[in-house]
Amino acid sequence: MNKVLLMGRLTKDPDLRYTSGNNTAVASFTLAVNRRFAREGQPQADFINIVAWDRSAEFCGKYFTKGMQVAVVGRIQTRTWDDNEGKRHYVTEVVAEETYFADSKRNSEAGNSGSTQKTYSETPAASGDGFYPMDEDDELPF
Amino acid sequence: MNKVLLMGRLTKDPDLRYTSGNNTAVASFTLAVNRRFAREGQPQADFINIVAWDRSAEFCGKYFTKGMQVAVVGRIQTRTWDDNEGKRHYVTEVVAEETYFADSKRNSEAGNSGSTQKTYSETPAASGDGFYPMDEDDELPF
Amino acid sequence: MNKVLLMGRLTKDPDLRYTSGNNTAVASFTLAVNRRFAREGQPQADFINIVAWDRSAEFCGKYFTKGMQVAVVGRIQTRTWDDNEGKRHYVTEVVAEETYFADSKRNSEAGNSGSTQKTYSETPAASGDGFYPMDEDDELPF
Amino acid sequence: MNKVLLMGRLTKDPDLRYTSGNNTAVASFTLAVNRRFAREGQPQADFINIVAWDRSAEFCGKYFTKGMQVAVVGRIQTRTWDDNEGKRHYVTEVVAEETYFADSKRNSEAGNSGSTQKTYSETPAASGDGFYPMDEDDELPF
DNA sequence: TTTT
DNA sequence: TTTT
Repeated sequence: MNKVLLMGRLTKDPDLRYTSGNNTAVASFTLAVNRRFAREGQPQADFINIVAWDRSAEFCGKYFTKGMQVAVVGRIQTRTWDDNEGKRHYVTEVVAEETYFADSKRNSEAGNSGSTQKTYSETPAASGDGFYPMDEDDELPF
Repeated sequence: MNKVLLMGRLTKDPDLRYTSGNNTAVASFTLAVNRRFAREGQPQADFINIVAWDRSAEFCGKYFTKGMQVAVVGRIQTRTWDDNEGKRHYVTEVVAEETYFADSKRNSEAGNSGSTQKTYSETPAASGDGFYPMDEDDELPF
Repeated sequence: MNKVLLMGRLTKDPDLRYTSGNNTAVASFTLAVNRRFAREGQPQADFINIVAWDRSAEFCGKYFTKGMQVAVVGRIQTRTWDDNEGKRHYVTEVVAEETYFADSKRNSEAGNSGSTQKTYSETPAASGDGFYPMDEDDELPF
Repeated sequence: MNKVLLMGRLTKDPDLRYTSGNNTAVASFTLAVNRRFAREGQPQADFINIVAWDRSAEFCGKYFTKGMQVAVVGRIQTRTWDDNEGKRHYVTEVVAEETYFADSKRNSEAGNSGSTQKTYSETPAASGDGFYPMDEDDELPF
């Protein structure tokens, strides 16, 4: 089992290319996923590389743009590649299986990238220990 | 392991109550989660009951409203209750562990409910069999 | 988005049937998913109904047995049905998209159901607030 | 939202250390997660680095061993570090939030690493397009 | 009892 | 109606 669920914003427009062999579409982009608990002086987000294939790639290339908030369901993939000097590099990325818009702004004033609105929430964590109701004699209100 | 990830719209404003014993906040609401592949003449969405507790409950009660698109991370819970006639009822619901806004409209012209925009996407499924690149001799473009 | 990840034990052998129209295979079973934080005098598990279709249904019908620990990736589905008295019933269940064995015992001494081993863990929760390292001056050991 | 669910086998015993500042426990290990659809001549698994903290780290250090099948719930984290030559390195790893045993073999004849059993399944994918029942006139068998 |  |  290998499942990933992300919601974040594109750091750039996606990069859409085609494999040299089968001419299969491949889109790549990176998502800035804001951290739920970010500390002072620490990074506020994780920057996660996404790869989409085929029809999904073409969809992303067509509709996803920098700054847009999207959700991705996929899986983690690791691979290696060797550079010119023969040095091996290790890559960890997410292969998209499903993609969703999670931001309605794309429908309205497209292109306004000057916004400073924060649409990603900092809702409180589910507090406590998961023991609900708290007591044996406590009562659910419904 | 018991993990649920949902993105959908509130069918109503949340219902915020307090347990009779410990006076713990409990919010409940149902999410309409549009189906990825919906058929003609079939339901377009699943209607999933969510329960949030404590600070998370108060947050939902305060900020979540009917029609808003949100994301929920949680777990499935089953429980039973007996009605007046002594008949047992089985309930399956999602206990929220984390909640997120997934709709920026709340930041802009709140209250405009006349919109017909569709913000929930029907992106193509990750097509094919997951064999990428398609061929041994095929080449990644990056 | 609608994603569910479960690991638990079959409460019975799966029930394998076929639709009357298309003769499509449908397997149903319920998973007992032990709770991470179970309290005294409270249920120790959630009992979650799973439905699998087609080849996946036939697989489950063939290999899954009572007591076996499995993992399921799927989605939550809600539906209604009306009984003889015309009373409407609401059902919440999980439609399996992927299934995995998570218990090797099936390979060894099959049929020994007298075991009292506990293979489902109670690992400590990720403690704290997610602030790691704890301090600005603290150092990662690698 | 940032959620990861994995099931796989430890490639080695975990590495347990302590931060130099706060003396917080940190365990790291890598999971070999078999691919659902692996091709001839292609890697059969993804090798995903996991980091656990605190009590969770100590638990992993104590009970997790090479070859053991476990499940991890966590989040993807990206970070950078600079080597001696001042070259920046980018790391993508999974921070464990919950960990589970998914292999009962640890309870029986520990140490027998000669086994060739395959406990990770290749169940068929949920076939088709998710349109179930197939037809409007088709009937559920229950 | 259902959202856009 | 529930598993280990």
